[in-house]
Amino acid sequence: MPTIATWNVNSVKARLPNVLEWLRSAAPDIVLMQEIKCETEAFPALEIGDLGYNLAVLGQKSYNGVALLSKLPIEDVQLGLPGNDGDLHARYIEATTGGYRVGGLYLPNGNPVASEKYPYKLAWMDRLKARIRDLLATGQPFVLGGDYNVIPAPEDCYDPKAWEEDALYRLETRRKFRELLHLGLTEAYRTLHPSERAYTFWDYQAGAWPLDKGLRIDHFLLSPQAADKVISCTVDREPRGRPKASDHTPVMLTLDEAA
DNA sequence: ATGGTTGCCTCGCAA
Repeated sequence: MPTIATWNVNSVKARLPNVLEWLRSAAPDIVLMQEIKCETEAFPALEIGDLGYNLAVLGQKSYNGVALLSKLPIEDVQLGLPGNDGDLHARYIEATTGGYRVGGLYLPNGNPVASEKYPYKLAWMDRLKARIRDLLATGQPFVLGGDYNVIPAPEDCYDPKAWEEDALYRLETRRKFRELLHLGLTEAYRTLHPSERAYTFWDYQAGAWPLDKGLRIDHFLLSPQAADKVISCTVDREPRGRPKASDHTPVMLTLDEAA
């Protein structure tokens, strides 16, 4: 019965004490980590390995960077999202572990919308869609977790009106996100909790955390076979309230044993 | 209220 977590840590080096303490107390079997903000060789492999995790890391200097941690063996690691060899951002990692194909992603933010960053975001989502098609064709159960930088619906934002033209929420972004779901995937949190507010990100600025002005932008998308195995999906708000917190907090997914 | 914060490791950019 693996528990999988996704957490944008906003620098694994700056966050190391928080990350280690949380890994010890929450003890997820599998962790998808985003924005590690270091090169692969600089990832704190010894400290995290000491807690019983195997590792797969795709790092990058200063920005981005993703990692996959698992207490179970990790096999068939895929580094990077296929479809554009010229894309040097470290934003995607995928491997087989715990009976599932598991992908961890850091989808581009896309702001400002008028810059080249927004078309890059949309193109990245198209590449993700192509990857999902290929994964569905394999027939193996899979989970895609991460920082999607997408606010799926108004109830996932403290003030949707103020975010109407933002790359995280504008209609074109939400449509593209729904295209992914319409391939046959299930968004775990909202499916299990149809009418709850549960943010996963609060800006560092303007007292967003104490005022609970948050966004729900970290998600788990499940293949049909994985969706059939869902036991729970929850947001762990505790790490966001700690000193030296990341601006994101972890989302947890528990699945039954894969068939 | 056109503000405000954090991380990187530069002296601005990304979020």
